[in-house]
Formats: sequence, C-alpha cells, structure tokens
Amino acid sequence: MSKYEASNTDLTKNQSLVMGALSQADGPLSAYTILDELREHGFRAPLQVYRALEKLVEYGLVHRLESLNAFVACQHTSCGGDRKENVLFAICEKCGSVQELANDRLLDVVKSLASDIEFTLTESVIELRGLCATCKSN
Amino acid sequence: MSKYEASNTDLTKNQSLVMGALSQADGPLSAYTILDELREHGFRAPLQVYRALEKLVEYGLVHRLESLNAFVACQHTSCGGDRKENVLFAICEKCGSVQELANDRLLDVVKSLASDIEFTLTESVIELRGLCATCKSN
DNA sequence: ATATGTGATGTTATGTTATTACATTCTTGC
DNA sequence: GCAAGAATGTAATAACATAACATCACATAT
Repeated sequence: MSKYEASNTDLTKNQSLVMGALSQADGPLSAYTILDELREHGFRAPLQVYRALEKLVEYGLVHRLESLNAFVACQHTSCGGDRKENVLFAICEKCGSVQELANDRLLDVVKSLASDIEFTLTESVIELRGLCATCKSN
Repeated sequence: MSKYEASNTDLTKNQSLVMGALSQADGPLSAYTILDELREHGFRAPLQVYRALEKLVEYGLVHRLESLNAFVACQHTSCGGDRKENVLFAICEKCGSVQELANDRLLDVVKSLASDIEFTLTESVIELRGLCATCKSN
C-alpha cells in the first residue's frame, strides 16, 4: 500500500482526486494542468484545485515548487507539516524531472546562517536548477 | 558613488529607470509595481519592465525572488552573472524586508548534495522565510 | 428531529504575473 | 549612407491565483 493510499482515508473527494493526479504524474504539475485532468471528474474552476492543494501541502503530501509555479507529490514516506526547512529539490531544466532530497547538513547550515542574522526561520525554499544525471549524459 | 550609478553608464534608458526604481525601494518590487511607478516616465506596458529586468538580472544587478514573484536590487558590490549558486535571501514575512547573503559553506553543502545525485548545478534558488530580528523583537 | 456550527464545495468574477507577436526606432560598425 | 543587431513600443493574450458569496454535508448539542 502506497503512502498516498494510506493517507487517503482522511482526504476529501477533491483532495483525493488532486492527490491522485499528482501521484500518477511523473513530474510536477501546474494547478491548471491538474484542473484540465480533473474536468472529467467534475472539476470546473481553479479554486477547486487550489483549495485541495492548500490542504495537501499543509499535510505534507504535496510540495509547491516556487521556481516553477507547480506542485509535486512528496517523494518521501511523509514530510509531515512540521519540517518545511528540511527539504530541497533538484529540478532538471531539460527533462523537467524533480528529485526531492532531505539533508540534515544543509539544514544545519541554513539554521546557522539564519541565526547569524537573528532571523527566525519558519520555512526554507531551496530549489536547485540544472541537469539531472540522465540528461547530462545524453 | 553607488554601485548602481557606477554601472549606470552601460544601462539603457529603460534599464536605468527600472534599476532606479528598485534601488530606491526599501524592499522587493513586483514588475507591475515598477510599471506603475514608471508610468510618469513613459512606461506603458509590462514588457518594458520585464525586458529591462531580464537584462538587469543577467548583469547581476537585480535578483528575482521566486517565492514572491518580485525583484530586488542586489545588495552586494556586485553579483556578476556567474555566481548564481552562491546567493540566498532571508525574507521577513511580517515586514517584507529582504536580506541578501552570500555564503561559501552553504554553497559547499549544496554542491556536495548535487554531486551525490550526479546533478549538474547551474543555479540555486534559496529563500529563507521567517521573521527578521526587528520584527521578532516587536 | 431539529438547530446550529464547521468545513468542504460550487460558481462567477476578478486580480496578478508573464509572454507572444509584430511593428518601429535607435545604435554601431562599415 | 546603410546594413545588422539591439532596444523599444504596442496590443493582445496566456498563465497563475484569489475574492466574494452561495450552498451543501455532516457532526453534535439541545
């Protein structure tokens, strides 16, 4: 049973549909792409997607990629709602694939930097842009 | 003489106007805010702003903040066009202020992470969200 | 069983950010 | 002068996101 299915019980109908679309996708999707995919399931307005995404992000099941204005299903067991400083993404600018990484050393550095300037960290947006291994070698 | 004025010679009229707006601002500005500020100088369409911003970002005089869809004047002597992996921003969610930091330790970690997954890094987007020292204490 | 509160949903309209397409003007080197 | 390339002007449209308000579904207290 996948993480998505395990959490599914708690999701509303719209949330499940959006989660399903993101889980099946092989990369990030924009809200409007999700909307188009879900029209056959009765979706009609962007807000239906955005509202579901808001909750899914809150639950840690979905991440928003700021540099793409897109959303991607969490690739970890779960990110929970409380570790928004600990995750980063490597986004391939050729094939569009996204790898999600969690790294404590990075978190340490980020926290230390924040502390140097007395900045109280609530969330960190870390998105690496470049070429994935596959695209690099092709 | 400020960095902005020093570089000014090489900028076109529209680029100078946009750079001026960003330099005078005490924080990040959206492209449309810049447009409104420059209407009195003859600006009429978003593209005039976006085209100037594109060049200014290329020259390293301006940074784009992905999590705000906004732009901010570079706070360093200059960022050049070639160090797009080495800069990060601390964005206060209360007052909107932005601090620009350059940190080699962070860069090392990011490079090491990228290398772990054989990811070829071309740019890194690192934006810390939280409260600045001033807002924290008030 | 009814009332009421809360969260989710539906719908329309609108606001905000960014780009496409094409015409014109301004430089710069020859 | 004049050709090539950069910058600009303008209109239209695409893409992303939210406001405002009505309705529905369901839990639970009376």
